Amino acid sequence: MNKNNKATIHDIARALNIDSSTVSRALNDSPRVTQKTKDKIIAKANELGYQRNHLASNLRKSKTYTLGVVVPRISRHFFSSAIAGIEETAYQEGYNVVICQSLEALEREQKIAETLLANRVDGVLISISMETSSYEHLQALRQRNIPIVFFDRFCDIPDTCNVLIDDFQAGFNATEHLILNGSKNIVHFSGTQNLDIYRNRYNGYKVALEKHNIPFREDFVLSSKLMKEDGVENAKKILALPYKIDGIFSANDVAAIGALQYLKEQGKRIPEDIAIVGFSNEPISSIIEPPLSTINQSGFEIGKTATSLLLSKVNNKTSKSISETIILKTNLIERKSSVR
Amino acid sequence: MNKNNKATIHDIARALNIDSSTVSRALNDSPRVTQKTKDKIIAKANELGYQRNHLASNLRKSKTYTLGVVVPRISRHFFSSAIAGIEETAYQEGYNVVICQSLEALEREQKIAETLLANRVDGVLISISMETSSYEHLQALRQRNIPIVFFDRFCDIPDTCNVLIDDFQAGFNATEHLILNGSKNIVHFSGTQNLDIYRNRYNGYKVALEKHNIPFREDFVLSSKLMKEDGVENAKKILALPYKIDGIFSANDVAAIGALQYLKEQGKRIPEDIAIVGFSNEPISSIIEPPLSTINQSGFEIGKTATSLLLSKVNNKTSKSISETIILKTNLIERKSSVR
DNA sequence: ATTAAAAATACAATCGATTGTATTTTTAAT
DNA sequence: ATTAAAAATACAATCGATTGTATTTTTAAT
Repeated sequence: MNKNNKATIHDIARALNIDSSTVSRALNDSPRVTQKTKDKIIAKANELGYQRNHLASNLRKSKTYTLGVVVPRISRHFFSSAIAGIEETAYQEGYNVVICQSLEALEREQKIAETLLANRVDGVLISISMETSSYEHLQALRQRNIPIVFFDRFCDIPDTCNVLIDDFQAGFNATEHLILNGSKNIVHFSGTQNLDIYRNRYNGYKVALEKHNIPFREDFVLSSKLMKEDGVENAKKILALPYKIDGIFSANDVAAIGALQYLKEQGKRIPEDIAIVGFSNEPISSIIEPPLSTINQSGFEIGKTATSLLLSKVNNKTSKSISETIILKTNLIERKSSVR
Repeated sequence: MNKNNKATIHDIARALNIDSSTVSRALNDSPRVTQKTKDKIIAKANELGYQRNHLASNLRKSKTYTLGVVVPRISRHFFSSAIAGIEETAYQEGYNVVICQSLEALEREQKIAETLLANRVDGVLISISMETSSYEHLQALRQRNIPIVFFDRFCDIPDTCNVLIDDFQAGFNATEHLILNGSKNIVHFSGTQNLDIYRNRYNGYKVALEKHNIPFREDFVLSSKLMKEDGVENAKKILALPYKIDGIFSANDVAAIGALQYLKEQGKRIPEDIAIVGFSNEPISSIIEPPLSTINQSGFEIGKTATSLLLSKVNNKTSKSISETIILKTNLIERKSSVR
């Protein structure tokens, strides 16, 4: 045994008067070692409390068995759920996960990409920041042949994969739901327009209006970073509009809740005067009063799916360069904020 | 260069007709290499895009530069904030972090401990599960000389550290606040009694009553797992009590909110009829109506403090065996749910 | 200019596991 | 019993960096 009291394959080999290469093969269940010898080796390994040294093994195989995960903010419920899904899938396959948060800042995201490169991760799962409009840092990863899977937020880089939800359909469903519940003047809270998710939700909104012959109005779309304060600001703008707004489709729950609370303070009844639908099914959405209708997107599922896809790329060098996009279904959760 | 197109110290050595040991020393800024040579080597390293292979380096140094983090549930806001603090501090010192969730189950926690052992983490940060009442799996880590820092949830194992908040004081403050706002019949929602945090909050509650000459009643303490449904159940029990309850101190926000919503449904006015104080300052607590008074505990700060402490143990083999407990301050956030 | 001391650099082993090739042992056919 | 083929095991190099020791070069003192 070495100084750290940890057994190595050489300790096992010595104890059995056998070569360490045979021990290695036995422990990896190679067909080149007879069962009798394997049994002997495994017994001795257990006796000595042997545990494979992954550093040595990975060095030899020049794999780190580590995946990099980049999210805008770990404390956002959707992302922590996604991380839970990512970890579960990764651990099952013997991979570790390094988690980083960009805090929605491009500069931080670029630094993180460098760090992941230096750490030689075997693959990267990323939900790009709202600021991300240049892609060199991501292309640098691809140049080193590190597979990338984008999740939730679409990114169009050659030879990478995307795992998304059907934002267009979700936006359509949310808006149509408002229409079917009697709303006519429906505003839309949108996010920063360089993210596809927001453009798609926006388009869903537009098409739902069209389908029901409701004229689309540019000034009914309010873009912001969708923070709570943005929701309050948007609500103020709504009340100042020369139309009687009776419905809101917000591209996230946080802004929807900001608006909901402000409108209640101003004496508006929800949903009677104004019906509201959010997006994401954050935990708060079920607790707010009235409970907020919203689009449910399972972060856990998205995380699991994205990780499976990434691991298939990591393990299959052949298909590494094939782009793929998986679109997961969402469902509308109807709560009191929109049902009349 | 090797097949992966990644430069090694040997590539640099060859290019400069110099020994790789000198290259290694230069890149580690050893005083044994002259500045002139260092400059040359660093220039060539940049030219070749050299990045140290941590696997090789760590193998040689027999350190993994990885910390294990175990939390009950990653999606709980307090824990995801703590993780953010842990990661920030760890990354600054060049450590990676492996995150695991016990889901409040002892069995899962035991498996995780094994995995961390197999991964040879350099240290462990853990907030034990509610079920954790046996400690062999944690002692096994100590036997391998892996330092452990417990955070948030106290655990009494020799040669380990704790980073906690002053739950007793917080419980005292919350209760006294209710008393000062006119509550006389105050119930306490407590958690599972094998966790010190809940015992301490309970004791703070008791002592605050004593100080203000309010008799303590055993049947005013309701223990549960503090889920939302537990809060609802507790609220039902309160209404069935032969006393007019006018205050609730809940050991967490989730149960407090369950009760708050149920009591409102039953026509109780908050805070006029019943004042409520929660614990943890979860994001929902400020959004619920009325906003919930609560004890603010910064997960981010706790995570940072715990990690600094752990890294000092990891780097100082000498003091590794000294126990230490750091207690962080909390503050009461007074919101509408309790202020009359 | 010579020489001892100090500084800089090279040599070689090592961390622990893996893997292609060589050698030994076993099996099976005559 | 001999021998060729097949199976099992041993040998030796390797992944890339680190580090104690040996050697060479430089510096400074006479």
